[in-house]
Amino acid sequence: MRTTQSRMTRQRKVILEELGKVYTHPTADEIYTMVKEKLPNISLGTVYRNLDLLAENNQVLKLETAGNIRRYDANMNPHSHIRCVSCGKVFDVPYIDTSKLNLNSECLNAFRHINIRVELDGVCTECSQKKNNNYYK
Amino acid sequence: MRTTQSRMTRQRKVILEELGKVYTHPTADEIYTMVKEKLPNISLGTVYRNLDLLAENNQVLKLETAGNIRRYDANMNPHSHIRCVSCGKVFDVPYIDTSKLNLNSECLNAFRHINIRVELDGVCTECSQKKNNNYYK
DNA sequence: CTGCCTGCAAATAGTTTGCATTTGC
DNA sequence: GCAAATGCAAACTATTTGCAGGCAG
Repeated sequence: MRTTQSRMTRQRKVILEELGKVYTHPTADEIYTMVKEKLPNISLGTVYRNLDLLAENNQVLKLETAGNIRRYDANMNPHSHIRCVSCGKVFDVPYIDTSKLNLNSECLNAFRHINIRVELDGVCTECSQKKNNNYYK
Repeated sequence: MRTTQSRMTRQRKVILEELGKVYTHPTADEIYTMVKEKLPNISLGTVYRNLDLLAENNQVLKLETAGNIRRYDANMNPHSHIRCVSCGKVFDVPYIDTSKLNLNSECLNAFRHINIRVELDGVCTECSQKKNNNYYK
């Protein structure tokens, strides 16, 4: 974990603020575009570095869900996500309680710091309304 | 979905065979290395193309779990996975029944073709034995 | 023979990093 | 003042794609 001190720079502050305003779970690039309105000189590298730091500090959530693009979420209240397999967008859903899952198995005993997440995906309204897609069967 | 016919080429056959032999959920690049022993001229692009086709055909599983590297699995029996956050390796665990999860919510009603997965991660034995890592608290 | 598939190499996408300079505390 | 952070650009990693020739059915 981090031992050194971290500074609240202008860039970091704006990134946090902007991320806090939206419910869209933006990608680093989308955050870059948002923040650029306030700080036109900010660089994409800085956005990535800050998002990583903020995630380490538990001030934002790094959503490394299935699919390639990493997304971020400033909502730190317990909740779950569902991802559209067609457009890749991520939406909030109420927290899913995993305590009833039966996870007893030898393989798991070998692991430490186990973290359980329920991953949901499907096709969102918008995408399932688009004609000529592959999701009508 | 695919409508055209697919051919059982030498490359495709060997990829399937080699993937079927291991329980390590290899990455495309690892599969490429394995297959290269049998077909020295095969290219990485071909490996990717075939893995995609095989996944579409439900002959292999594309594991797009958290983390960046995509992994593949030729075991099509229902089972779950746990991923080591330190080394990135993926291990099999017995199938986790998700039918007891309470998923009723309005947000979910908007989705079609919903797919539920339980994602597990933690630190594997090997990694937690390594000194000087960040996982001892 | 036909058109799916291959090898090759270049392109792309997302993310990380090295470095000189700037800035928060 | 000094370490931490920045902007810039180049590097890197994983994956995809265009194309000319090859091969399965």
